[in-house]
Amino acid sequence: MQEAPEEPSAAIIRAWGRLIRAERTVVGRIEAELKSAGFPSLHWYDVLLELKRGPEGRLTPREIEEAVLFEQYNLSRLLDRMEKEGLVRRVPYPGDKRRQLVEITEEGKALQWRMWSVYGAAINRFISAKLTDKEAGQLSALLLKLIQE
Amino acid sequence: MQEAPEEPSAAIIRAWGRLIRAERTVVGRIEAELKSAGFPSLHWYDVLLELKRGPEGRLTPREIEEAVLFEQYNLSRLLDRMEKEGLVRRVPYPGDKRRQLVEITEEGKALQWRMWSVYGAAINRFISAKLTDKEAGQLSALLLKLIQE
DNA sequence: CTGTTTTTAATGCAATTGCATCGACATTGA
DNA sequence: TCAATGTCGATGCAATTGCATTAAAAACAG
Repeated sequence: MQEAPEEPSAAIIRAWGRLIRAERTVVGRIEAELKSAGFPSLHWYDVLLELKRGPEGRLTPREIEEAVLFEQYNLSRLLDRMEKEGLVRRVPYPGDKRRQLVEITEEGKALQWRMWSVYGAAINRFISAKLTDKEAGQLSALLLKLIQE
Repeated sequence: MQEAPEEPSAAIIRAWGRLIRAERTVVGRIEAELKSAGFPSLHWYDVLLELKRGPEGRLTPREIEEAVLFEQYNLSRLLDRMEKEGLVRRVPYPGDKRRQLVEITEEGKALQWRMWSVYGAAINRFISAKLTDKEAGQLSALLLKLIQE
């Protein structure tokens, strides 16, 4: 008979289950709000926001991947779709022909802004309403430990 | 110019960003372990575990959906695949021909068990190593607030 | 009852994601 | 300097997911 793994504690297992469930619940609710307002998904928003924050509204695909944890091939195709919609533009990367810079367009910035009005409100409804700022700080600190290393 | 939404606080936004990132990070790591051990994805595991816990290893699809927060059509097809692999079996629901019962097979139970040896170890590596039980308890309590209502 | 509404699960088809690999270029090391 | 190795982004194809709808049966309302 096979040896059981060193069992994670009940507290750890419960926290893990809740992490999954909380993420699915909140993402689901927020995505539903965005969709019903006629907006694209959170993934699009994430990319737009990262770009907007980047220097001159530009980042390389690798930088975007790293920021939002998308797979390389998924991002490549997401950028195709976003480019087709005129939200971003791919421009050459000076001094390295393998790379490229993805640049947010004015239209992209405008969309990010309009989405934020819905997204921010959804965050209020589904998160701010449930946690105080103090609790949010505690949550951040705990989650940071999971992300690190 | 459009009115900004009642801005979520910086603390709330940070917590939300970390929730997404922590979930993606940990799920990504655990999925990678499962895959490299030749196992199917966490979704399969989730279904197997819920069924194993259910009365006589049986639940209706609706009950599974509710437990794991899958979409109805996704679960329907996931069950197709699992049934084809002999992990579950669909049986009639007594007294209601619309419904059905999904029953875990011995093979399904065995797979759940074998997966747990890898999954539990991964939880140890990626969660237990980062959080004490006390911290896990705090995290659970905070996440619960997000799930509720 | 009987027609209407609701619940449950499945499915055709489009969109997205995952996997493996490729082609182009850059970097490294002998 | 040039062959080997590594990095970056794209892409063909398979698998999965999302969307809209359907069929079947149950629950409900008059």
